Amino acid sequence: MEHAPWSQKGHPFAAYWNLGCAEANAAFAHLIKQLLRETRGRCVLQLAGDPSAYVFLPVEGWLMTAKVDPDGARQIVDFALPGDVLDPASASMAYAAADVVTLGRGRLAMIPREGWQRYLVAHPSAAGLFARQSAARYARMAERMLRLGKSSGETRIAYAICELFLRANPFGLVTHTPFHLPVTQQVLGEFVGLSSVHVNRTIRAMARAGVLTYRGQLDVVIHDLPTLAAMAQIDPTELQATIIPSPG
Amino acid sequence: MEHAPWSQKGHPFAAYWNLGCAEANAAFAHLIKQLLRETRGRCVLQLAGDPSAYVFLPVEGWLMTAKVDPDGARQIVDFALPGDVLDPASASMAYAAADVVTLGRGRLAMIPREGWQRYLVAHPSAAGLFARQSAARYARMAERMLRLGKSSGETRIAYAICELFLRANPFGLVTHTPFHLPVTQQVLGEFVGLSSVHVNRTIRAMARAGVLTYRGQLDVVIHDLPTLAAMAQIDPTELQATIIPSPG
DNA sequence: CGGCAGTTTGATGCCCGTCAATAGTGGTGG
DNA sequence: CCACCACTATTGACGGGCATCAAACTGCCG
Repeated sequence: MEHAPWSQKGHPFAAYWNLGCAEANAAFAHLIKQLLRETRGRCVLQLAGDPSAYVFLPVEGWLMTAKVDPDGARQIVDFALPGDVLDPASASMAYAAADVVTLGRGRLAMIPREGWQRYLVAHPSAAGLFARQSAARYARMAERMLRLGKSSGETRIAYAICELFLRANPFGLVTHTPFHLPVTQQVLGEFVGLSSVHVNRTIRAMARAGVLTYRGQLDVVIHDLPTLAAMAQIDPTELQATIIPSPG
Repeated sequence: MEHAPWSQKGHPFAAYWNLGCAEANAAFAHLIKQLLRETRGRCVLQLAGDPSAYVFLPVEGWLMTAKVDPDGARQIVDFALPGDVLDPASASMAYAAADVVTLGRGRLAMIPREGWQRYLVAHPSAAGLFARQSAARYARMAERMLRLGKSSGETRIAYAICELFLRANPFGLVTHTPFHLPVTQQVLGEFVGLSSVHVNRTIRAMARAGVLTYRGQLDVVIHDLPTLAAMAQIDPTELQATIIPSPG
C-alpha cells in the first residue's frame, strides 16, 4: 500500500485487477485512464436516493458506503478497498441505495455504468471477477449482520479489525506487523454499531489485555492472534477463504 | 399467493419470472422442469461452509439464509420469496457463506450452478433481471444493517414488517388487508436481532396502540400506515422503489 | 386427551448509550 | 516557530433498553 500501483509500467492498477488476459487488461486500462480523480479529506461522492450514474473503483485509499437515519446517526454498510468495484445501485438500478464517501486522501476512478456494463459483457473474465467480488461482499455483509444482531461489542470490534486486516493485508492475519486503518474510533463505531465512547473503552481493554497495540487514527499491531480470533468468533483461515475474492 | 402459479398454463413460474422473451422463458422452464422439489416443515438445504453446488429458486413458500454463531444464536441474513434467485456462494464460489433453510411447506427448484451460469450467459435479459435482484438484495441488506446498528427494537420490527409486506404483496403497503408471514415471533427475532420475548412485547404494544392487528404465526393487518411508517423510519413509496426489483 | 410448539407476562440485571469534562494531536496561519 | 483551533481520544457517572430466567397460557396435531 505504500506507493500507488498506478505508477507501475504497462497496466496501471495491475496489482489489484489482473484478468490473466492481456486484451482484457488493456481494455480495462483504457476504460479508467480518463476517469482518474484525486480526493482529499472526507468527501461525499454519491448521496443515497440520487441518480446512480457511476461505478466507483478506488485506486488508492478507501471508500465507504453508508446510510444515515432521520436522527442523523450513520451506519457504514461496507468499505471498498483498492481493487474492489463499488456499485451503489438499488433495485431500480437508476438510484443509489447508499451514500458513497471517501476516507482521507486517495485516488479513484468513476466509471459511467453503461461503459462498465459494456466492458463486463465484452470480457467474461472480468465479469467472473466481478461476480466473485459480489459474492465476497455478500459473505462479508452476512458475517457482519451476524455480529451486529447477536454479539457483544467486544466481538463486533474484534471481528471488524480481523476483517479489515485481512482485506488490507495480502499476507492475511499476521501478528507483530503494524498495519494502518484510515479510520477514527468514531468511524469504527459507525461500522460496528457502537458509540465512539464504547469503541474506545473496548479497544483499550483489548490493548491492556495484551491482545493488540494501537495508536490514534488506528495503526494496529496484533500480538495475540488466538485470543483476538476467539473474541471475534472466527477461524482466520476460514474467514479469509469466505470473504476475500481470489484475484485474476 | 393462494395457489401455486405453477398450475398456470404455458410457462410455470411465469407470474414471477417473465423475461418478455418467449425463448428465454422457455429455456427457463426447461431449466427448472426436472429440478422441482417439495418441502415440508423447516428443513436445511445447505450448510454454511459446505460445498455450494446449487442456486435455489423458491416457487411456493419462503426460504431463508442464516448464520449461526458458536453459542448457537442464529441471525437470519435474508429471506428469499417466490421469484427470487438465491445463490449462497461465498468469495470462493465453491463454498456457501450461509445456511439455507425452508420455512414451512412449499416448492422449490435447485439448479446446479454451472447450468444456471450457462443460462445467464445465453440469455442477457435473464442476466439483467438477476443483476437487478442482486442490487435489490444489497439495498435490503443495507437498509437492515442501518436498523440493526442504530435503531430501537420498535423501529427494527416495524421495518421488518414493512419490508416483508412489500415483498410479499404486489400491491405494496396497503392497510386493512390481511397478509400472512410464514414466520414465528422467534424467527422474526432472529431476523431483527431481538429475543422472542422482546419481539412479543413490542408487537403487542403496536397492536394495543391500534397500528396493526395480528394472530399467532403472524397474520398481520395494518391499520395505521403513517404511524407504522414513522416507527420504521421509511417512506413506503421510496422503500418500494429501493428494495423491490422490477420484474421482466 | 396429552404433549408440544408457540405466545404471553413478570422480575431482575447488565451492556451500552448519553452527557460531560479533560487531555492529546495535527494542521494552519501569523 | 509558536499560538491557535478543530478534531480525536480518554475517562467518569448515570440511566434505560433489552437479554435472561421462569412460569403460565394457548392452540394444534396425533
